Amino acid sequence: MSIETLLEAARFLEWQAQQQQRAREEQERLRLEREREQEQKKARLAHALPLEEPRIEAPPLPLSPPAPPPAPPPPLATPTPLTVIPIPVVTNSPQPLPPPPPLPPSAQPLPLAPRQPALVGNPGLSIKEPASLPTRPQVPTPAPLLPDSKTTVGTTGSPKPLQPLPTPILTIAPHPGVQPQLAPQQPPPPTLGTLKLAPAEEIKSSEQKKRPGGIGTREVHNKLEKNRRAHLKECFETLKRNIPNVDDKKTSNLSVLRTALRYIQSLKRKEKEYEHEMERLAREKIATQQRLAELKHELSQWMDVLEIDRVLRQTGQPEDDQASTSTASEGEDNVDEDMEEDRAGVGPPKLSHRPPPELLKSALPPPSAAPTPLPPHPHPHPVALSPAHLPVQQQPPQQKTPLPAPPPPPATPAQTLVPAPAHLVATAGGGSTVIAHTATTHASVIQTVNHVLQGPGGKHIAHIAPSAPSPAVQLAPATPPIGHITVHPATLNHVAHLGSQLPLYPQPVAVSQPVAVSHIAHTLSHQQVNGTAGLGPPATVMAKPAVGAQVVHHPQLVGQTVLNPVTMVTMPSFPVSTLKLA
DNA sequence: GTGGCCAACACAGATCTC
DNA sequence: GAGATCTGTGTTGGCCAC
Repeated sequence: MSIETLLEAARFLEWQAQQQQRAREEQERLRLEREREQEQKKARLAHALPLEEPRIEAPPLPLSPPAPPPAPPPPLATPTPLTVIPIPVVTNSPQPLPPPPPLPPSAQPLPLAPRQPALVGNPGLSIKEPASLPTRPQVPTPAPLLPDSKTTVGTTGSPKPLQPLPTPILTIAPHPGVQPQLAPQQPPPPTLGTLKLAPAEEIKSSEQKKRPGGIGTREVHNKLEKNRRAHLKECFETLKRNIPNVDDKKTSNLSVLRTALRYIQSLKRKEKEYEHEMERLAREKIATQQRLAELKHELSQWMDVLEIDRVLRQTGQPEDDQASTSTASEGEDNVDEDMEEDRAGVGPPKLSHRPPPELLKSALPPPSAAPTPLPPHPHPHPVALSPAHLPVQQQPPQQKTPLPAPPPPPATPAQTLVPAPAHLVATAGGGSTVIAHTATTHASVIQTVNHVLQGPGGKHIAHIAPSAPSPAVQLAPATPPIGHITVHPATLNHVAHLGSQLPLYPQPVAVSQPVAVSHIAHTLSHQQVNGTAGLGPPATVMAKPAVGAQVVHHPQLVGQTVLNPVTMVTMPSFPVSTLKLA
């Protein structure tokens, strides 16, 4: 027994080796066949041959098993179709191959694996095969097939002891059974082919129905699709290049799209911001232009005054030089002093010019209160004589009406000398004339003015035309502080000369210094009334320096052209702000 | 009929996670 | 290092407009 068994074992091993060798040979041959078939397929595709060929390839694989009974691998090679057929064959393949053959299986599967990939490798077929209903599901069976082959082998040379192994393999026998049939010879391939042909033909026909163009059309279609994808890719790259801060290769198409979206949104936001900024700047520009226009307007007005001043200067008289500058002080004290000086016949003439309407309103004393002295202004504050104050054209002509009557003193002393809160002091001569607004409401001033008005013509011009006499005069204490307005005599002269044409202080002016003021008022009123403004030379009006006028000389201001009246008006050193025009 | 577009599927390579 | 996941690429089939 032992010897026999040993012999049998030896024979079995020998046989097994032979089987393995055969299996390898078979595999090799199958591989070659597949390659050859693939080449043929390619050639057929090139000629736009039907797809049947490739399908048929599968069957040919089984053909490889020309080897002896043990050749189980071949059946394995034929995965799908064979599975169906094997069943009947199973009975026929009682090969006593022992289980040991498993070794070949390891080798067998290898060929199978490469096979499928190879098939898949074919562009069109790979995908279509799966489509073929029966084939796919059975593909997994190959694994069992391997054992089958073993079983067959075992059967052939199967010693008794090995039988047990075959039994389990028998269950899978079907494939081996197929092999015999296939193995028989090349004829089997045709049979297999025919077997397979049925489904293949169906598929083929369906494909042909679906695509009249056949493989050629598909290739074209593939090419077009490829081009489309290439174009799409190029577009993505272009988009990527146009997006800042994007890595060249680390970003996927999806991220590129997201980044592009964010970038576009940010650009939109910036655009809106810039639009708002532009609108704001435009508004600022308009406002600035308007402001510039206003300033130009004011400047033009001042230039007119300066021009007048210049003209008047040329016509100015030297004798007035002594009183180049006059200062009008504010407050009762000053007024009193002025009055005293006036009475004493000392001091330059002092003209009071009516302040802007707002000041006048609050300062207008009632006629009856004229005689009452005004309390000193505790806190005189500078008067801002901006052009807004000067152009009083709005003052109704009624203001001028009182002028015509160089008010007979007694008649309406209070009215004429309405204690305007401002003094207009005009000083003749090469110097400048000071027009000061004061809150003077002192009766003495009024009287003085009246007196002067009746007196000899002064050399200073003053427009003394108390607006509407009002009880406000008595409220003088509440009148706003007054400042000095320095005006070149020529200016006043010219003012008188121009008469109503000049917007400069057309309104009534209260004069604290009777001499000059009276002359001014007289002159202005006279000319305005006569309508001779601008006609005759003011020389007559400015014949002599006024007597009793308080003159405050501002050497530093004499002969200077001050373009910014506001600056001049806000002089803190004086109780009354001073404005020098010349 | 042809071309363009889209969706589905499969595969390979790179990257991430455990 | 293996597996999972992501991403890019290729193929195929279907639909639609011209």
